Amino acid sequence: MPKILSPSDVLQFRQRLCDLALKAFAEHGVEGMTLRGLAAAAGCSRTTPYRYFKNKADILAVVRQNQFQRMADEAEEVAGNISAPDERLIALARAYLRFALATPNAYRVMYAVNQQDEQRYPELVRQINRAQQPMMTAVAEALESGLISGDPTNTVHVLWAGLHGIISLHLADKLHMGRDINELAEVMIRSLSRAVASEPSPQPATRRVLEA
Amino acid sequence: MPKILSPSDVLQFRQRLCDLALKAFAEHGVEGMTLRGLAAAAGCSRTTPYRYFKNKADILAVVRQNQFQRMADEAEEVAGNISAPDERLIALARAYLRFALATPNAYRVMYAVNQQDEQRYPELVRQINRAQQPMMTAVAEALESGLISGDPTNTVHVLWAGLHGIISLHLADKLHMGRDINELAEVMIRSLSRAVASEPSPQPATRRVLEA
DNA sequence: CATCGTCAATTGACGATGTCAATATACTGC
DNA sequence: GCAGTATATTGACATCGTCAATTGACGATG
Repeated sequence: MPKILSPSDVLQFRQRLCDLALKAFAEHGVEGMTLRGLAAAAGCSRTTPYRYFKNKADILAVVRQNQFQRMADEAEEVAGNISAPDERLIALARAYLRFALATPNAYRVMYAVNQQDEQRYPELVRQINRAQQPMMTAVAEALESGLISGDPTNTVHVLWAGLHGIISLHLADKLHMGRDINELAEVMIRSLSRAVASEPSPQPATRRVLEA
Repeated sequence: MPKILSPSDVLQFRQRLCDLALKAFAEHGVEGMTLRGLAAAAGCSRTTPYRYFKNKADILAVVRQNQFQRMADEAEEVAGNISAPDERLIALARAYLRFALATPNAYRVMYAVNQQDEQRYPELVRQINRAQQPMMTAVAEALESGLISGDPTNTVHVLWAGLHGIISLHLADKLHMGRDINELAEVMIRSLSRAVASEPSPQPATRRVLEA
């Protein structure tokens, strides 16, 4: 019980609590992530966390922020290694999938938890945007190069939504078991990639078999 | 306070509680849907609902079951009016979107709530499966007619996941505002429809611009 | 008509939780 | 050594889900 906490001590304790929070979330879900439980796991008293976090929502926000930061780091790394925007876009999509499958509880806490007013946590918002930026940039550059067509924001949204749909249904066990999630995701990625690709100009409406 | 409740009285009270539960969920989220609050809104005492439901999870399960049932009803109605399986599939996708946008809180309680052991509620499971059946049937028939190619279950999963991704991100306010959700969904539906459509045989790998 | 049994509803109570106020503790600077 | 302050703990309160005990009302039976 030192008197004045060094900034590194504060960060360390915050980090420890966040780690415990993510673990509790992974093991017992959101409602199992209890402040008193975290304190017990950390070996401190019930209200000690209140000196390091404003309240429970604050802890949750920081936990989510950390995971978005990790995702953004990975995305930026992947993006940095590939110059061709179309290839980069595919690689980013695969990295997104890899992140979700490698750390499913991270993905769950990022997207399956409904944080009511996450706008009140600017750093969380910043990491969320940062995680999306590489895809956005890749689409914009692919658009400039004429590799894809259409509105870039819509393109990112559709691609992202397709991935998110597969992942979230899979993580919630809504998909019939025995299915290869990677195969499903590949179908999704290929389908959407082809769809946003700019047409090679000729060949009008041939294969419109299913167009209603 | 009658002595013996008629079965219709029981059903009526259960229905009333479910309606209040959905309204509470819509207004204050999952954590705002409190048993005591429901009882107060229903004008009874705190523990009276326990005579009609086993516990809170039971109420939630019935609420979700009712919404899945409603969705299944709509899907079956749509499916019953269209004989061509490819057109029917598109119509079912649009009906799915319409359901989610018309009653967003119903969709949220159906999919955004993580019911830990929903397998323990057989009627809920039954309605969930029923809601998926029309799409599954349409895909199977389209496959028989040679209108689409590939594994039918995978096809349904990808289509469904694409829709669910768009919808859930939209309902969680994750998409940039000012975007037309219907336009996004149409892009998704068209892209995936085209992707699962069986190739018109000629024309090999032309437009594979984005294939990594 | 009185009584009793049973079903329905209420009240009481307990443990758990998030959170604030008050208290105790221990270190730092003089 | 002392005082002040930063830190940690304890106490307390409201709310929640849930069970046990109690009350209340109605129908059947004698």
